[in-house]
Amino acid sequence: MGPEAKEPPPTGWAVLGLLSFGRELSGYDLKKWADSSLRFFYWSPASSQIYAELGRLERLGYVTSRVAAQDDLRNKRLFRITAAGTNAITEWVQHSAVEPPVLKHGVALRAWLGHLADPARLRDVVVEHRDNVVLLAGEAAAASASAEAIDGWEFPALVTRWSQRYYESERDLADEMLADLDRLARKRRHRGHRA
Amino acid sequence: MGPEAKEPPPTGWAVLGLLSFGRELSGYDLKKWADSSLRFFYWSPASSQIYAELGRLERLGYVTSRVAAQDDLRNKRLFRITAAGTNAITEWVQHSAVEPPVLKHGVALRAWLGHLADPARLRDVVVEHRDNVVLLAGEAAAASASAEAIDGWEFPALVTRWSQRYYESERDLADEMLADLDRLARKRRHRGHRA
DNA sequence: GGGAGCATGTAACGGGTTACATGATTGG
DNA sequence: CCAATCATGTAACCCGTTACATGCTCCC
Repeated sequence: MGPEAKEPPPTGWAVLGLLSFGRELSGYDLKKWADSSLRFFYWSPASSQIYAELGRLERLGYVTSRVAAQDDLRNKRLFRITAAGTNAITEWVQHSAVEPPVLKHGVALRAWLGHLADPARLRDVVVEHRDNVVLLAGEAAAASASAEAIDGWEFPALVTRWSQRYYESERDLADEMLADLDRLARKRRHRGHRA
Repeated sequence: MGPEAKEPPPTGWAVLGLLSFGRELSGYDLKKWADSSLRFFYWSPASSQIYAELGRLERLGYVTSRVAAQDDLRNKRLFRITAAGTNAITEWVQHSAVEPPVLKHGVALRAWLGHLADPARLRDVVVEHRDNVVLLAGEAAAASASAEAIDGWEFPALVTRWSQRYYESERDLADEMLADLDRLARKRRHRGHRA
């Protein structure tokens, strides 16, 4: 009723997007699902924020909720997207301005400041990063395998495939950075830098 | 004097990092430099925040400032890193926990929700993204060319090279996504989805 | 004269996080 | 019995953004 009719922030759309597959889900379910899919390409919001976004979406009329009693007496609140919600997110997907991807790459930042670091230590940082992205590539591969098995999930499967490739190329980029770093260290040693 | 001795946030380190090359710079200079280098791999903070971080860094004793009168009577405040600041950021580069890179990829999110979109429109979104990253790759290439020309800037040059490769592989990933999208659209058309 | 760039901030807001509170159920 | 998981939130905090204020100079 108040003037609280404003567009959700990106995270709100992401949450509504999870519901746009038609299933009735709890905040807890949404958090888990975000952790296992969104996080590859769009980070996973804290659960407290998922609940906050659900509240906002409900005020906007984009979702409805009902409290469901389970077998075990525990209660959960289940959310379902409304027709208005489907319209809104369809509009968003197709016509909202596409923000440029946000990248905050702490490893690149550290390498940029490589003049401050011991070469071996800097190398370790990059190697650690490489290990991480290899792990992520594997997880994305597993996620796309399970998505491919489900009918109607072609797009999630497509994007997890994309994610897998993304992390594989992050791995290759890390390898090239390591090679560059080594080259640079050799050159500096010969020239007698940092005596 | 109060208990306001806390570690800066990532952006603070980034700003201090810009100063770690030893030059004496104004907030305005820092903003411009961030726009032309940091933004490729670590986004560029708003100028208001740069000033805020400079204030914090000064309170921490990591930078000092002096007001410099210029030829034209205009004043500017110039900042210089201190020995304590150099120590602190060196420590940060080498020993702080490396946060996983943050990726918020709006295009991937929209593709993930492809079931909501008109295939042609979704394709346009990806193509627009592809154009953007091609542009960025070019800008990164230019930036690394100028960094390579400066002695002592080997690490920035290395990272802008990395950035260039990064955006080139984003381009390739976009192409593969387009191919996947087309394949999917063909399959759906044959099967008569979305009547 | 006027707009663009230089230069430095302040104020208000909001998005998002961490930490915490609560309580029930399941399984070792 | 105790830890883990399920499940839902509140409170405090802070990072970062946008919008705005101010004023100067350079150049068309």
